[in-house]
Amino acid sequence: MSTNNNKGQNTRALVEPLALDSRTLGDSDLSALSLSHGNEQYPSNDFEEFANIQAELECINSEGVMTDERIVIDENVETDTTVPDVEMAEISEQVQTEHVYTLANPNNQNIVFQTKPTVQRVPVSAVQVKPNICPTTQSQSIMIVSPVSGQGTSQILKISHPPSASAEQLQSLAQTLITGKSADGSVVQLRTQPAKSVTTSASGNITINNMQNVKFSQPATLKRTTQNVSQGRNVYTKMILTGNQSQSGTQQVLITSSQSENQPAQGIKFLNNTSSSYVSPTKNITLAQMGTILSTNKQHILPTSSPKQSVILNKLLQSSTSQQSKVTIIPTNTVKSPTKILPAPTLSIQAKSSTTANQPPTFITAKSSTQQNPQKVIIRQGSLKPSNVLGSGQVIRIPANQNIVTGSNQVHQIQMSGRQVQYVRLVSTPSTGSTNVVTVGKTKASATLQTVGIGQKIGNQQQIVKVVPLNTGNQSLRTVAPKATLTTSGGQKLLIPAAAAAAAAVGGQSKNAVAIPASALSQLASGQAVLSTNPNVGNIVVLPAQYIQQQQSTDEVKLKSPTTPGLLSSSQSSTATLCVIDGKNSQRGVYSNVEPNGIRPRKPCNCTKSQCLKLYCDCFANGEFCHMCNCNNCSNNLGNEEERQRAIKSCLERNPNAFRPKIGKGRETGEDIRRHNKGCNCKRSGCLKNYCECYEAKIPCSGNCKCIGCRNIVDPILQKKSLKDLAETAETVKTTKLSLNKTQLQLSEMAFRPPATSNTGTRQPFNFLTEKVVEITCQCLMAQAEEAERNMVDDETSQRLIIEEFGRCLKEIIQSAHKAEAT
DNA sequence: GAGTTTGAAACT
DNA sequence: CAGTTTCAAACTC
Repeated sequence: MSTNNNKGQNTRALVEPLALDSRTLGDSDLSALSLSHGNEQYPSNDFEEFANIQAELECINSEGVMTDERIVIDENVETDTTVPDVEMAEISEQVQTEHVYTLANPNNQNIVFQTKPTVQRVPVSAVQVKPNICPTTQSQSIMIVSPVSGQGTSQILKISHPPSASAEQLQSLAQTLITGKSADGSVVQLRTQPAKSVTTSASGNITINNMQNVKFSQPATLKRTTQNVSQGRNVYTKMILTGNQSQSGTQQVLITSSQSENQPAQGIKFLNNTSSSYVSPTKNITLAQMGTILSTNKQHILPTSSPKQSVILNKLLQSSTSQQSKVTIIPTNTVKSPTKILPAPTLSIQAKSSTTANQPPTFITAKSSTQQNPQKVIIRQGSLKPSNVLGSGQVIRIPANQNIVTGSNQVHQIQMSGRQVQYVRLVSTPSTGSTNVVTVGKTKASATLQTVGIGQKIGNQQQIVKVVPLNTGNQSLRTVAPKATLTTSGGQKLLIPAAAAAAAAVGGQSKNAVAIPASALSQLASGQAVLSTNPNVGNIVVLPAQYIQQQQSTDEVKLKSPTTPGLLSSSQSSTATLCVIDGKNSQRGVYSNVEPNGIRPRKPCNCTKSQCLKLYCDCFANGEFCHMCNCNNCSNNLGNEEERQRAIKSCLERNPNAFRPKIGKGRETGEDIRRHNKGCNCKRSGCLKNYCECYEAKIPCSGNCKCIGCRNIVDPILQKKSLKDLAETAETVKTTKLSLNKTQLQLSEMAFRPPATSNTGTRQPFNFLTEKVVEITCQCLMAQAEEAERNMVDDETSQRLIIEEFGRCLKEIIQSAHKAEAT
């Protein structure tokens, strides 16, 4: 492998939602996206360097070398000046060539952006290429997810991962696919609306206008790609990546791209944030707002720079038939300087849009390069197929730690007419050793732009590229450890049950609301990307960025899974790393491996007869593609999409809630306890084996259950009564006969108490053998034994008395059962 | 690893 | 809606 930054077996990724409460943002609030926090802006001389960089890049571009060409830009950006608009030569959109640029780090890792033919090159100032820069702490990526419908609110997700993550690790992150389905059918997705410019605030926020103004001439020599061309549908991809620098704040990168026949341009924006807190001030953004941001059709990259940022750009030659897109990279400033918006230097990134009708929904694939070659990241946008939204909520699933390999990852979209559920899935294949991610080394002193590529291949074509800018700092790594249970060796996937998503969209008619379950986020953290497609909407691209993260937050819980290699680990192991973040706590990154909504590690299925197209198959039932399963004749894959969609439709016809999470929260008493929405029907297992879905989910049976002989119940009395109380009770029982009688009475009362949870009404005597009853029975026996001892009764008599007492207890239990049943 | 048990899903 | 069959996971040996 050309890139091995892997310190990384232990690296973990974190995902945390940010700023969840802001539902809507006015246009004036869009500045929040940029996260600029200062008045400092780039001086004009920075643009000179931009120009130099540009020239250098173009020089490279002119050479048309696929690999090994690098542009090194050393520049510090710390200025107080506003960002001037920079006009660059803009390549005619008529040009059908597609440009691929790669960003390479010292390790020859490259990032390739494939864009539409129309490319704007933005001078990249503040982007410095410094080889051998090693982040010491942690990186974060922020992803903005917006509803498919284009309405409702968007969510900002924050993904943390160690800066030291190798390219492969980053790749893994990038490649991860998240399929989101909200209860109301919202899809995790970013969508833009045409053309609304955003103005920058005086404080140095990035304005779309400025970004647009910055243009660069497109390199003369570009390689055309023969890959799929997406249809003319508008496709937008948004990503916000943030990186924390040790002292300065977070960096955010917003990558937006739109694709349409009429809107060839794609935009990537990198924004820099200098705030000290590692959590960038994110806000929820309404879709319209998102659209506003995205409408610029340009890509802006604003990598933040610590004292120095270095970016290495290698261009790749790729040709495309699609239109050119514009990419603007704006480096931002270091620790001290507040967010700065600068016209991107010469770094040009091209997005490629594919229009192949047969193409799956738009997705980004990373293109893996040979070991010797720099890693390449390609961003391609393809049009999404028009799809019907399926009804119930979003489901976000992230296959757990799958290594990213260019091979067989899949992005999938399920279209159901009349329903609002969309399923998008990426399945990453185990990495083969080739790295798809481009990383730029960074050091404390100098921040570098990191990019992460995701490689996915659909059919014979690779698609999807992700780019993540990074920066570094002295911050310590934040690591998220997968659950121990999740870290099985099988390379299993982590699932986010639809429930998780559904939980976010409780009440669910809000189709537009975008909710990403914390669990989903956590899975993202584990290195998965979310792609969603909608006929009318664009894709969501998640780019993990490395950054240094301060471990300031006391909230954070670090999780480590001993067995799982880091998410970012490059190796083939695909063990899942999961960090589940409870939405309630997630805002500041409370991490836990708790599964709030039934998230569980995925197991490979073993289906033999169902073709994995029935709910028998866990993969299918969870809305996932089979990946690394043991199934036979599997049709739960992209290759059988039509069949799969028919199966989904069939399931939904039978049960509209078929793909909804089975585990929800109890409503009756407002309790916050998970419960099985449908309930189990166990007859022979006593609901104490994993046959029982309730037991398997580690939740007690509830009134929804129709089980017989249920023993998976919760005794409220037992719960409420402290151990101390029980001990006292036991002591009392031991000492006096009166206590014995009292206990007996208590036992009787308990026995008569109606079943706490079961609604079957057919409780049998053994149903009353709750832990409490057993304990009290034991206390009775102990009391009897002690009484016999005090009375100096011989052993034989003592045993007889104890047995008699036991019989009395049993009789009482049986009587209680009968009485309860009678009532 | 093979065979059995179990209960959800599918089918009638 | 109830009964039966199918299916795959859980479990046992």
